Amino acid sequence: MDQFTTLKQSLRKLPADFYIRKATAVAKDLLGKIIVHQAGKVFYSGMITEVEAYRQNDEASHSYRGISKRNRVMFQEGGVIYVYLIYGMYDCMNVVTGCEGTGEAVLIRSIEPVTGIKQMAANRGLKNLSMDSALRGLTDGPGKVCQAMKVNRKHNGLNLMGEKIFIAESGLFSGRMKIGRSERIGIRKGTHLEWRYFIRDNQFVSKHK
DNA sequence: GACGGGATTTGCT
DNA sequence: GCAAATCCCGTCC
Repeated sequence: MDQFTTLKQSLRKLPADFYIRKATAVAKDLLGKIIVHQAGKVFYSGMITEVEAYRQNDEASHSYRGISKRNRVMFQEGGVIYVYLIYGMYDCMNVVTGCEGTGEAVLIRSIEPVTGIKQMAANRGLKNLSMDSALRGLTDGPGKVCQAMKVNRKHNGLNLMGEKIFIAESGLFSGRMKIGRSERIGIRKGTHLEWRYFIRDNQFVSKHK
C-alpha cells in the first residue's frame, strides 16, 4: 500500500456537530486537521496550520451588519464553506460555524500541503522549481490556500459532509502541537480580539509579526 | 530584510 | 466613492 492510500484510509471526516459551536472554539480545534478538495483526478490535501475566528458581534466580521447577498452563507448552520473575493483578486475560504441564524466563520489562513503538491505549485503559477523552493511560501496565506487548492467562489455554500471538500482527522497527524495566538491580520477593526490561532514553529504560517 | 506601491472587483455608505 | 479577512515585485538599504 502506498503512502497516498494510507493517508486516504486514515482520514476520518469531522462530524456535523463539530461545526455547531462558537467560531473561536472551532478555530482552535481545526488546527492540525486535514482539509481535502477532490477536484477531478487531483486529491488536494493539507494540514491546517493557521486560522482566524470571526463572530457576529465583531466589527471585523462580514456578518457584523446582518445578512447581505455576499455573507448569507455565514448565517447558515455550521458545516458549510463561505468563500468570498478579497481585494478584487483573491478568494478566501472560511468554515461556517454555529447554529443557523448566527453569522460566524473561521478563515483558513494557511495549510501545510500533504497531497497534490505539484498541482498546487502549478495553480500558484510556480513552474520548474525544485520541491524545496516550490514549497516555500506555497500556502502560507488565505489567498494562497484557495489558489493552491483550487477553491473559489463557485464553492461558496458547499457542505463539508460531502465528498468534494471536507475536513478530517488523521492518525498520521495526531502529534502534540504548540498553539500560538494573536490579533487577527489585515483588519482595521476588532483588532483587540486575539482570535488568530496557529501551530507554533510550523513554517506554513503567515510571516506577519 | 524592510518598506512601498500596484493589481483589480465587489459591496456598502 | 472608497475600503477591503491579499499578494507580489521592486527598490533601498
